[in-house]
Amino acid sequence: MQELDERKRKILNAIIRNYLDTGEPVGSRTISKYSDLNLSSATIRNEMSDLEELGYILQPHTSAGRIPSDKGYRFYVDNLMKEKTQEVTEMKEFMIEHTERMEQVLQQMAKVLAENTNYTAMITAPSYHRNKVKFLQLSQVDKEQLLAVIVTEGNLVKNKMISTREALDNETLLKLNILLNTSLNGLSAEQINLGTIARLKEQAGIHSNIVSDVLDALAGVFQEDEDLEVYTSGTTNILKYPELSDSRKASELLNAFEEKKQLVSLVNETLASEEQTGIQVYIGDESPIQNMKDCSVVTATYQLGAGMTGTIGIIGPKRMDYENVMDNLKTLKSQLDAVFQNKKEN
Amino acid sequence: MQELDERKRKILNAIIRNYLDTGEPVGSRTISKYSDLNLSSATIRNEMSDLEELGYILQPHTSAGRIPSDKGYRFYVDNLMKEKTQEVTEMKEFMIEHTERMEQVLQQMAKVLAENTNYTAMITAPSYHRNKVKFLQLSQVDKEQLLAVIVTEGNLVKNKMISTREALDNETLLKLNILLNTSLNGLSAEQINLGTIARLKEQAGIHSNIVSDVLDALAGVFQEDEDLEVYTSGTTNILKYPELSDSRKASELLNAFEEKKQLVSLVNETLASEEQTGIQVYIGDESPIQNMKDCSVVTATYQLGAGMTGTIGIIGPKRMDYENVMDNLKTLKSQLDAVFQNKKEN
DNA sequence: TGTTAGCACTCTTTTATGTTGAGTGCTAAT
DNA sequence: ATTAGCACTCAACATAAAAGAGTGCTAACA
Repeated sequence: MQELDERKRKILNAIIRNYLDTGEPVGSRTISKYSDLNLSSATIRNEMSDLEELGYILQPHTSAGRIPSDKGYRFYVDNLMKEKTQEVTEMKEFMIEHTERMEQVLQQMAKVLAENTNYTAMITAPSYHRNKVKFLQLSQVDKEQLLAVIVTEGNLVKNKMISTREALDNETLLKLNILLNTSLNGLSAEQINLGTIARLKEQAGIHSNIVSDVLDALAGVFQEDEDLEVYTSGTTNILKYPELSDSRKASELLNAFEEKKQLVSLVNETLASEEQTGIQVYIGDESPIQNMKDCSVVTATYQLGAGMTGTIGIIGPKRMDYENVMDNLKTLKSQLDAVFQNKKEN
Repeated sequence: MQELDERKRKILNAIIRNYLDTGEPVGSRTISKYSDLNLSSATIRNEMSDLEELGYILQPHTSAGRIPSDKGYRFYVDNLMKEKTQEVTEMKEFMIEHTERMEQVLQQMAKVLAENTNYTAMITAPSYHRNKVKFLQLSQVDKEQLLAVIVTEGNLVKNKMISTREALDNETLLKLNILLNTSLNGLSAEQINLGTIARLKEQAGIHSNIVSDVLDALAGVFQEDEDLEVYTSGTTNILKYPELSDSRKASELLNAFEEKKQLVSLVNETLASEEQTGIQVYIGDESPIQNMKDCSVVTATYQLGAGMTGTIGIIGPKRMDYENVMDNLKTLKSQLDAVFQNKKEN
């Protein structure tokens, strides 16, 4: 026994699809005319009345059509929507080939996504949590300055200047480099614990303060990117949807996009609740970000082996084209996986 | 002999100041009441009529007050506005102290600027044009991958992965490093010409292809940052000004901010026309960016010794508070100079 | 019993119609 | 040269009326 019989489902489906298109409340007559089940508007009205009572749709005011409620959207996404026949929205390959730096790849991805969907796209760089150190090097750049370069397994490069009281001679530098590499190579942020650190410092002897600095830098590197490497694109697309484009709402949303920090909670939320398909849909109040309660947010995570994950998200009006968005996200997800696995890049 | 006598100037000044405040067309009666010259509204009307004929002000429609024309604003900025008594809008020092990476400093600067002015702020990283190579290092990261690290005089670090067909032995690497450093050290992008390159390649012998790659990387580094390291903040501030916040205009503007490429033309324009004060004001159509013809743009350049310059800009409505903006820009400019000169940072 | 036609009713949207008020330009008086 | 006074204009606001879309309900029908 189900809450909704076949006919109610069909009608709900028709209502939502129509509303996704137009953004206008949809009336009984419209459904009566533009659906395969041949029913008069009166009958539809009765059914709609039921659907409203059950909470799937609602009336903005008496004598207007109905619009889907959050519950309605949810039902649509979970049960009604058909999987789109993945007609590979071929992401332009060349774009990936021709760009070299990861930031640019991600930025481009976001752009393509935003253009394809007409919503706002966000994408985070893979976070380093469990990423491992692969190469580490200290160089004397200046009398009083060392440069620490850190390369991780994903071929992500980070560097950091370290000020020292005095110059180190070549030999010491070499020793330090060997020490650091042998000790830290293959370790992830989590694996570098107090024990490791104590041992390192001991071995470094009088240069333990430099080791400290390097470790700080290392921590900073791991930290930093966890924070706010978020790329957005198509932020202005929200202005295309009247229900979001009034000054107040638009301003709040755009602000959230600019202050990328806020988006982090979205990422965390997404990572927390692992899902089989890897795609999640937040409708209205379900969204982890308060400002987005009038929106829907669809997120996916991509994997870059070894526990490095990134998040992709689309933010748009509740009446977004869920099928298209999820489809896009799915193909992008797989493509991202591919890119990062096949291509050694910086 | 001047086009405007003292009284007309005073009236024009009053009109503009009032309009900057309110954003509403200002009528003769208002001026008559709120100005020190004791004249009746009728007299003011006559003068205003003259001012209109001369093109300094205009009427949005018959029987509305007057608003400044672009010419009016220009006159105001050039002649009427008094320099604000630089009451050092002390940029919070700690912010500079606590952030370490240049990007963050710049981003923060932009934010402060946007918050201080309530307009949109943009700021570019110093461009490397004539910046010099200070340190250069190749390291073997992987069997088939070299990492090139480049440090410039401004202590800006860049790195680039280079794929090789096969691993190099330590000795060769050392030789290459020495070669590269001795040949390129102290040179700027412009100074690395074909002669240098030819000589380098010759000396590199069978490894000339690696040298090629390094040089490409180097060029890429110089190139890249010339392109689009632009930080913006407060983009949503434009929504606060009704004359800019209608959907069409807002959308265009916000887009321009997102597609930072467009902003580059602004930078170039600014750099091209050197000015004594270093502060430039573009009013309406004067702006190098088409989308901003309903805005005013104020820019400044800051210097980081050795021919490295960056640009700061404020974008707002034509009726922006020019005094405040220019003041802010001036102090920031000097502070930026200071930061980059006193502090060795990455 | 499920479906449908018909109708009264509701409420937004649109259009038309005043009304107000700020502001101007012009003329005549000071 | 300045000002008071007055007729005129036009956006902005406020109703008021009309139109239209949609509903709920009732009664008729298969």
